Amino acid sequence: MGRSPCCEKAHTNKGAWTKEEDQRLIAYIRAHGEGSWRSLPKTAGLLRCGKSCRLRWINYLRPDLKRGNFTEEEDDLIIKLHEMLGNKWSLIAGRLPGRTDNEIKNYWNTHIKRKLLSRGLDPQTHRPIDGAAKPQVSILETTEEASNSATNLEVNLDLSIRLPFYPSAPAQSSSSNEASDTMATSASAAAAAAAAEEVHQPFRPAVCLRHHLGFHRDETCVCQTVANSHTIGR
DNA sequence: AATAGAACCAACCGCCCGCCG
DNA sequence: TCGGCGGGCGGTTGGTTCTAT
Repeated sequence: MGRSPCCEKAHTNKGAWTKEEDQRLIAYIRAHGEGSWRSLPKTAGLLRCGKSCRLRWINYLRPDLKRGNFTEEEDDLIIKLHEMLGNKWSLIAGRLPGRTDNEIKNYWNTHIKRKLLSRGLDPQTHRPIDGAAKPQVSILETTEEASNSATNLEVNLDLSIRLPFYPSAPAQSSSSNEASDTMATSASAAAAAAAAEEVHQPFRPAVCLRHHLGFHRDETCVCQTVANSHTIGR
């Protein structure tokens, strides 16, 4: 017996979402909240796959999304987190308020990958492509801006480690851009405040950083054997 | 102004995992 | 304990926009 399909493909729309579909989805989630994605399309009167609705909401319609270009600081944070976590886009997104895993993944593939390559670094390993000449050297230690923004890096790392996840599904809903801006701003402000408050206390990893970040799903962690690769090399 | 190639990004696909009966 | 289901994730695709010639 095979897996049942997530929806009746013959009766679902595909491709770009229309304004009307967006409105229906927003209205439904406002009224009923998130969840039950499989049954959502039917009850919301949408001819879409439940997964598609979820994706549309998470990646585009959520009120707390921060649209627009990534900042240099976000760039650095993404690079650093990727160095630690690998292609765990949802985990990385959890540390960047207002950004989605899909957005970060796309940004990585289109911008950062090229940025690293142009600096002679392997985007997967973050090490020099020409071999083991400079082992353990991360992108941030090789760049000009890194030396200029050491403090920012400290702050960013601190944020990534100390701050809680920004959940992908905020409980409150809001439709206006103003409101989303406010949310994003307040999240950033909170982050900055937390960082400012703690920046004088350098992070000392007590446990495997990946564990700390929730990378490991189970209790049996292999970090004992590769501990150094999980910690910030400073 | 037209066209080709590159870049970008929204959306889809299929697999995996945790929960629950 | 097992199997099905729902949700989540990462990889990939394909349409659209931008840029160079």
